[in-house]
Amino acid sequence: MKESNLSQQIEGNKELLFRHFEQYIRVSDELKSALDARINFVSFNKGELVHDADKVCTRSLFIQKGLFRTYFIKDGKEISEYFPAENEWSNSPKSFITRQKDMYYIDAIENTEAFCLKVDDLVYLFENFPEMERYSRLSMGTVFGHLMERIASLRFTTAKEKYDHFIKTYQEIHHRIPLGMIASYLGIAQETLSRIRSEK
Amino acid sequence: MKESNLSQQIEGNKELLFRHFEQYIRVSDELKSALDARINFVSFNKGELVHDADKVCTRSLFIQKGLFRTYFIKDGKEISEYFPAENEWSNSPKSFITRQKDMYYIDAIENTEAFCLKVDDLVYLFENFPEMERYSRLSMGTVFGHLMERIASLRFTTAKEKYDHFIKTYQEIHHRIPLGMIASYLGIAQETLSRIRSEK
DNA sequence: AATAGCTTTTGACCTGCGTCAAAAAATCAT
DNA sequence: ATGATTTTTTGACGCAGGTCAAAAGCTATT
Repeated sequence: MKESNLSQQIEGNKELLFRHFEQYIRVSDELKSALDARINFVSFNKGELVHDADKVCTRSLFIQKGLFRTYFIKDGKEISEYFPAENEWSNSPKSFITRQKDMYYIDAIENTEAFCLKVDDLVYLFENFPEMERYSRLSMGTVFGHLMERIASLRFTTAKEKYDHFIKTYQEIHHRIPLGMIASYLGIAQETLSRIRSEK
Repeated sequence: MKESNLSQQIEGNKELLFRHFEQYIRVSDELKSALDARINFVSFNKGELVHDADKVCTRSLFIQKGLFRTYFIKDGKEISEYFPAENEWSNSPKSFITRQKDMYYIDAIENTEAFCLKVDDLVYLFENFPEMERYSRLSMGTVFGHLMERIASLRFTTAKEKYDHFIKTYQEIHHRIPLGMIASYLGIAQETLSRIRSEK
């Protein structure tokens, strides 16, 4: 993992992050500079481990370019939980919130550039900018909806329907994710997914 | 549905609700009276429809005593989504947040007493009590965790494992919910659930 | 460009659980 | 209580999709 704070290219791109916040709240100049002072740039190579389940997750990464995989190990196999991509936050949610270890690993499916915000800094922002609480509440609502939809699509559906639903929710991204990881995300055998794909 | 605002028994019981808030935030006297002025008591008979998917969900109910079922219709069948019980909020989440219709119905599995808070009043509280934003963010975090666990337990598990997980998450409540509703919640056939139960 | 190490595909086989149907048990309304 | 309705149980059967095994394709490394 490389770090860097310099470079006008990077400064300029924080706009992307501000724009993300602005989907939910108005971002004042004070908030902007508070964010600016606490967020720094990180990058990962393809295959690199971003977060280890052996550790407490103390930072949240907002992906500017690239793709991660959140996964856990069950019976020695890697089960994909979620694929965080551009303009999304990525962390081990429960670990990040409770400051305890949790089961999730995160690694990079592609070379990835991201903005890093540490828990302690986030806490500072919550304390000093109530609009950040609102941002958090509202953006969680969005994710919430996705989780509920996903739960609905896991029950009472055939493997093919699960895959179709996946294509819909990940339409921009699905071709960047290896088949095996998609299968474990959907809870179906990779052989089955391979067969589903071949008959189209 | 019967309404009422009087009665010392009811006033006294709002303490339950305040205590719930206090798990996440400090509840000042000002907040208490603001809540008190905006929350009123409602009750439902067993089987009664609490929320209709044909309407926008404009209120959130905090259950004091009783049990609801949140469900939707798929291929003419009622599929249980969730069973809100004592000390939990119940609404049609997406509808409540976006003020648009959504697919969920809610009805009462038992005679149920609840506190009712309307969206507009909640918005007022958010505007005037930033700690309510925090409460909302933190309590959503809890629910979030449950949803993720549930997603994990829907994939790669046998019908029996799904049922065992259900018993664990609903340990206080599972015996109050009819078998058929549990089966649709888990995404298994009720015949299968009946067989699982009989071999114990 | 050749070897090693993954990932995906194809084939054969088998079982958990869904579906359909009907009986038994429980709940409700008069 | 008694008949009507709803819910649960039991049985028979079939298939979607899991498992195991091996071949075929890819990717990366020296």
